[in-house]
Amino acid sequence: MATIADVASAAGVSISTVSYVMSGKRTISQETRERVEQAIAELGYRPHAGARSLASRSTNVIGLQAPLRSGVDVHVIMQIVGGVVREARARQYDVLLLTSDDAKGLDRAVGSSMVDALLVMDIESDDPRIAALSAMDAPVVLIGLPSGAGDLTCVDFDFEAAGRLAAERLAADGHRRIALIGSPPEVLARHTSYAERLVRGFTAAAEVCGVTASVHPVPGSIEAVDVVRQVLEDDPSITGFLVHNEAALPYVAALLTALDAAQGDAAQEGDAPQSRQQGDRELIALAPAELVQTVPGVDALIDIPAERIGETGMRVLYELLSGGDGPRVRLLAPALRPASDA
Amino acid sequence: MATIADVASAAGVSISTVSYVMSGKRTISQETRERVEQAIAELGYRPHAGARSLASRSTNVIGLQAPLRSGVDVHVIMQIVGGVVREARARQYDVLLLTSDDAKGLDRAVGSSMVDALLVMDIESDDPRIAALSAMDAPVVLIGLPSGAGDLTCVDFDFEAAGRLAAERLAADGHRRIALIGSPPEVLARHTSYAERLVRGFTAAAEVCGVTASVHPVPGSIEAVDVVRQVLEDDPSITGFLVHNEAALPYVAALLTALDAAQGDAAQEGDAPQSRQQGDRELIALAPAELVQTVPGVDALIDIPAERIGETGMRVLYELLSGGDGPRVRLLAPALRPASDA
DNA sequence: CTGAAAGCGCTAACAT
DNA sequence: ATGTTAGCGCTTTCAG
Repeated sequence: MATIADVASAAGVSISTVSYVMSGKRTISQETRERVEQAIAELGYRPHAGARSLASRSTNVIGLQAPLRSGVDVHVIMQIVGGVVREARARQYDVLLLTSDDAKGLDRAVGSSMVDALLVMDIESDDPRIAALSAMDAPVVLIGLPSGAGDLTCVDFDFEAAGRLAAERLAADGHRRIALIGSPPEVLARHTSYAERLVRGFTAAAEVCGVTASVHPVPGSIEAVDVVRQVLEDDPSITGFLVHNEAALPYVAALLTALDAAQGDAAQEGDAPQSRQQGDRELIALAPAELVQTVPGVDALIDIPAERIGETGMRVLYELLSGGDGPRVRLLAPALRPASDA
Repeated sequence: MATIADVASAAGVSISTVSYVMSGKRTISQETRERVEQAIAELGYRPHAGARSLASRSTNVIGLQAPLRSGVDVHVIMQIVGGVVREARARQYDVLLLTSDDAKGLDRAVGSSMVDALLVMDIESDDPRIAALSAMDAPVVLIGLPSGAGDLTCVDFDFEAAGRLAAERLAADGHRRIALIGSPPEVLARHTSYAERLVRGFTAAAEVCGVTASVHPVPGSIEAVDVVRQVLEDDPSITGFLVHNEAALPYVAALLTALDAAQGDAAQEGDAPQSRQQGDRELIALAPAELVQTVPGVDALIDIPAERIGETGMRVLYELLSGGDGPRVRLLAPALRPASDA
């Protein structure tokens, strides 16, 4: 591999000139710059990342703690990661993938100067990593919103507002009892921040609107059907649904559609089956829009802009790296729209 | 941050002794070792990764090119990545996430000495990256099996054998016309290696067994149902199915179950509905086993051991890094089993 | 068994 | 506008 010294002698300049041509940190004559750039191109010169980080005390790498746990919505994770990586590359950063679920791995990456900063996903409401992260000797952005984040910067979708939005809509549409069909039990059991915020928004808004809300974690599989069926058996007056579980969504949607059809048949044979009837069940999905569009039986959706969450997280982290501060919490606002929208 | 010099003076030894204590590359007296180790612990010393890579000419980081493309089975990708990361950590390696789909990003990572080696996923049969990868100045392992891999090392699940296995089983079970319900059109269109190998194995074995095979790419969504319905309309004598499409699997399974039920009702009312009838349709799923277990209506499955693929890829790459060579192609053998197995 | 010292390839003062 | 040079923190000869 060619070194900066090779480039310098090929271009007939000193190594600092080469360095400054690359960094743009001082003015270089047009002519010199061209000679240097040509030498760089001809030699296929690439600065040695380790040497650079040693001298400059920065790596241009960020550490991304991504969950490979069970129960999480895998599409959402992948899209967030995609957003992070794209945005990072656009800003000349690379991404080191960290997956240990405690703070040890993060600490190691920072401590050994492998990364300049951290982006941490899969945050729990009362996350045990927070103390360590606050003490970390590098900028940190959480993708999520724990209850006691201290002064850590947080970026996320506003799940609480999404829960409110859904409950208000369902109430406005005349449903008196509404249900949140949510993340798998294990996700709620570990107090995952987004799941809890969603519940909070949903139940709070329901109370304000004077309707009765219940919350039902379901596994991300066909078994979700049994759970929902049981829920409806226990209380058939539940007619408004918010589903936040990408894997269970198709099953739940199909079940509700089937039940509606059966009741429609029984109650009013001969009616056009596609027309919404007073008292029909209503289903709002909370999931990435592309995903929802392939699921029949969904009435409305609140998009989870997963890629934008990742992008925003990286953008905010970049601001921190650049010495800016900005707001401590940045939440992307939800919007509700008909599922038929393309 | 503490440096090696701090540790050395705290322990009253030279820096080279500290270095040798850490690397174990020369014998150290018990007493000295303990003093050094204590100093390291007390200072919380972490070697600077950049300095280390500069001096040692190796980074202990591998680059992982993972696809964030559409159409790929997202669970499989995640699990492979998980396997890679776990295995890498077990061997003291970190993972840099590379996502550009050309060889540029890989070249940059190697050229700037950010990584010691590359693990490349999402391989196409005639992959345009292969020339660049062969010329790469670092060990490379492909997760996939292109047609002309040159002398690149490849690791993958044996999709061709899996296709054969499924076709043979379906033929043995008496089906005369069998269908492969496969990856989405865009995946086949870009000649993804695993998809093509699966087709090859499936159709070749069908021919050998004297049965008629057809191949049908389907989108990973409810739309898969329309495609399969159309296929069955065109040729109702197709009774054996292999499904390789994690997102479409539940829909296809449900459709086939429904059709079987309908025909069962018509043909032989009163029979126990769960007993397999001569001429019934049969469905084999090719997907991660945990995924299949939540899908009703699948008769048998061939597990895609995604995590093991990732582990194996990393293990083989490690062998290369350690100077070993080993076989150029390592394929994990498929096994077929009843879907009811837990 | 241990130290001293020469780099590894770069950045950023400090010179002109 | 450019060159000189002192590190950055480590590994690894070379010397005892």
